[in-house]
Amino acid sequence: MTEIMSTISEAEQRFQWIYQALRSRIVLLDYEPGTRLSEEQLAEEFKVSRTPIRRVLNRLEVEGLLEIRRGAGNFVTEVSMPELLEVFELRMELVRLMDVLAPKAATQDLLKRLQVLQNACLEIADDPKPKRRFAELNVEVFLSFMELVGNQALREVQEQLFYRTARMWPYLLAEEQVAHEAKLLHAEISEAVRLLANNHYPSFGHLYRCHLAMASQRLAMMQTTGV
Amino acid sequence: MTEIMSTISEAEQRFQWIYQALRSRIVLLDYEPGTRLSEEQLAEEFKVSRTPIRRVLNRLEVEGLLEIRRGAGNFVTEVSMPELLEVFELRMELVRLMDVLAPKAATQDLLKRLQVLQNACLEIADDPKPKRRFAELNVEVFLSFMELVGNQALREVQEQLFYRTARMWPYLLAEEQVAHEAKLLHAEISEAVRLLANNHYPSFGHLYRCHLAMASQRLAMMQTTGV
DNA sequence: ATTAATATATTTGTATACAACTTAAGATTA
DNA sequence: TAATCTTAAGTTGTATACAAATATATTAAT
Repeated sequence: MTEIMSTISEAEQRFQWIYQALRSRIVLLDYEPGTRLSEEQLAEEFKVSRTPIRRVLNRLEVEGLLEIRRGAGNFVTEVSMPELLEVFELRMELVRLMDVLAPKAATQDLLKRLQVLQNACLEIADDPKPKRRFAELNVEVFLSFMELVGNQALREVQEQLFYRTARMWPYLLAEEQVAHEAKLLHAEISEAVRLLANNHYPSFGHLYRCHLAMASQRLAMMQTTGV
Repeated sequence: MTEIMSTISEAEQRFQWIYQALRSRIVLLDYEPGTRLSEEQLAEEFKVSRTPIRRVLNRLEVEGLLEIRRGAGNFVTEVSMPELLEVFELRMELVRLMDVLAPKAATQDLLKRLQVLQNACLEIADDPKPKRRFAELNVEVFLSFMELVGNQALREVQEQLFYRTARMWPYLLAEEQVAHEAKLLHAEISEAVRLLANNHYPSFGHLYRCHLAMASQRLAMMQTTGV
């Protein structure tokens, strides 16, 4: 018995693997809204039967990323602007709580990883798919920031809401805007790292809140201009 | 085709039926923490196969009410005091947002139903299981108040967190305290109805926040006194 | 040609047999 | 007696055949 006793069962690992793969594809718009996900095809791709696939699809439905229609198919949900704004509003308020509820200090490791992400922002333009790459980095930056949330419940809620709005970037962003957004993200990470290194937590919360607020404004603008 | 075209499929209805039944049993402590839920037994009780049962159990696991251990069984989770306090802290902050994010005015129908619940508080003592009855009313009161939340995302989050803490009442409350708690709940509903009837929303949010704060304090006390 | 009805094909939901894993009791050995 | 290994029973996870619902293509009637 020289094996390492993994606390996570093989079945759970397989679930997480498929789940995160599909969620990522939806969030990064590899599957565009309206796309039909065939259980049989997915089962073939992941070399499993329909049963574990269906478990994943059900979870994605609960999280609002998928609509399961019996006899018809499993469809990636559309990006609804009113819903997006609503969730954004809530997320902005929740960020405030990061300062209040059990904030954690940033580890050296986290700061390092943020700097890696920061540098990656400068290379977005060189990527074959800049928009997708930007969205990908946006996810990683978010998840890094979430490590600072000590209240586990708040963390789970924020993550769930994040994935519900994460599609807006690749969905609404025009290719020519990506470079500009990349610069903004770079600047934000830079500022965040500076504040976190000095344990200036309240300011960090404020910073992230501004980030969301600006995004929300742009969302609203795009709505009125009818994008 | 005289049938009413139901927007909810039969399968979805069956799911909701089983899901709500099991959740209720866990939350009202009909299933005490640690209880093993046999898929086969449940399948027999609800006259379905294991497949739809397993879908429900998976959902309950995501919501933190069930722990699924392969080869061993599905166990109702223990009530963890640190987790309870953490979730409570978050709920207290979220209540604040009710005033901010799209509050809805109370309908006459809602006020009537609250008054019915209010009166029901006076008859808790006559119930064969007062503690269980109190917990049941507590759920209904909460769900009524949630109708005032216009932001759908906030509502979903609050409901999910509520069910994660709802067990504390039947779990921690001693039988002799039920009468006292019933009185408090009665008074709170009374006050809430008064405020809502006058469209005094901010005060209502404050009221509910006090309710949670007191509950949280009592939780902390029970912890220190080692109940 | 258009429309409605019908039949066929496709897809998700359910039931069920079997595989993989866990637990606990019993046998075995020191 | 105590500890350890083995075995068997019981449970959840997976694969698969079939049922139910939906969408599509075909056909017939107007």
